[in-house]
Amino acid sequence: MHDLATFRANLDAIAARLADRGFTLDVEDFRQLDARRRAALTEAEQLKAQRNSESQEIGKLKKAGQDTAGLQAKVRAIGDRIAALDEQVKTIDEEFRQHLASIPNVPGESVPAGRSADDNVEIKKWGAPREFAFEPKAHWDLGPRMGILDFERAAKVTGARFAIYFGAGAKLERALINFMLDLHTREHGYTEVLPPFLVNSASLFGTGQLPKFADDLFKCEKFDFWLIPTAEVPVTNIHRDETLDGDALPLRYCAYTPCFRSEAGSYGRDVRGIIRQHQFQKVELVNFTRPDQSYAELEHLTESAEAVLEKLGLPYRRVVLCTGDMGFSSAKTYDLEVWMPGQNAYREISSCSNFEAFQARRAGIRAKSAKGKSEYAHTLNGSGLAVGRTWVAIVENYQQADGGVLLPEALRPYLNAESIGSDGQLR
RNA sequence: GGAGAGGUGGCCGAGUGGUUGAAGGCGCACGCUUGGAAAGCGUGUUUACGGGAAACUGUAACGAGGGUUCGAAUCCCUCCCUCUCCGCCA
Repeated sequence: MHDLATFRANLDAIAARLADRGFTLDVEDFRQLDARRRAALTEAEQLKAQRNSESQEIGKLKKAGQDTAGLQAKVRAIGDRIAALDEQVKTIDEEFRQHLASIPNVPGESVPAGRSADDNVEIKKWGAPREFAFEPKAHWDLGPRMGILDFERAAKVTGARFAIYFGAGAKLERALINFMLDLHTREHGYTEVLPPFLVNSASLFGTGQLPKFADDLFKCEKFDFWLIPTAEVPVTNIHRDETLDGDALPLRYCAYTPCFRSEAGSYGRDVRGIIRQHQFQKVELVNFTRPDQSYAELEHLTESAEAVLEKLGLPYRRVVLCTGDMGFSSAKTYDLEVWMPGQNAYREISSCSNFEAFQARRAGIRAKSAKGKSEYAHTLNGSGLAVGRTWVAIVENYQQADGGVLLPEALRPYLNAESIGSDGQLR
């Protein structure tokens, strides 16, 4: 959600920048709606001021024992006009609010202009893809063959785009979760949070998933509860409608949660393996900052996610998303892409975004320093990392000629083993 | 799920239809006082939106939404949340 005053003052500049991300803002329409809103509001407020003073007058006259019938009738008529005007203001306001809420965030200054993912800019590359002495396999072959991953039974139990992990497969997922949480809490200044996995509509509005993206979510039938598509939703909303102590910022939270996405509109994409599932596990990083801190914090956040890949010895690259490829609420986004030998490609494993005040305005998250005014906080989040895709990266990057998987040093203490054999056993 | 109690400003806590945006207290800020401090005294201390260069000013907000009324924190309805007891349960 945009700030109305800023929006009004910089309408043309904002419209130009939004055009960079493929969004057309009807400037004239906006101006007209704004003028209508102001006119109705002003008139209603003037009438209310009159009603207030005359009602008070009635009180005084009654105390003095005088007749007030005439005045009461007059004020009643004013009340009727106010009711009509209020209705008008409400309608315009709602139209205006919906209009504003459907406009995506304005890209930050350092974001390159572009139309699609092809225009994203690689800004860093770490590690070199391993040279295999044999033809590397994809995880959807390796996993089932080792007996640690099962798609067919998952389809029976639930349906397509679900998986069941067995034995060392399940343990590997759990080890990764613990490894990531430990790393972020011990070395990157994060506080671990275990939030609800179901949230209400207000929370989804706060982070920007509603009203536009309801189709991407799973909804409970009899309750205003939705399955979270990411821990970003419950964790960011922890501080909804709060004023944070500006001097105590940044606030850094990390959370492990399962994530549930309908993946509407992605039919036919990534149908093999566990790259794109209706349920996946993720460790999420969520930060709250003052406006002056958020871009430095985006670097820290992204580096925290990168540290996971580096400690696991997984080659990756960092790209900055161009204006046309960014998410609705984001002002700037870095994607981390890990090398997947089985697919011979870099695949997204983390997305780190600075939302500036876009979410904070929707969610009412403010910051106030001892010597400062109350202002909207900036919020950021990023995957640190998507656990399922990290699982895939390890299995594919560390696969051995015999069909087993060597474990990265950093993970061995968590599994108390050095490898997973081709028979699926930890050794 | 059943029964009951309750939700007021940064905090505690008054207030059951009229000059109450809200007494009183605490906290905080500034000033006076003091050799310095404490005490004391004084002043100030919410947010959003509109108008104004500013001083200032209008409207709204006492869990949320709706209703009654000339007028609602106060009366009525619906919902949400918290607490206590009972039931059930990982």
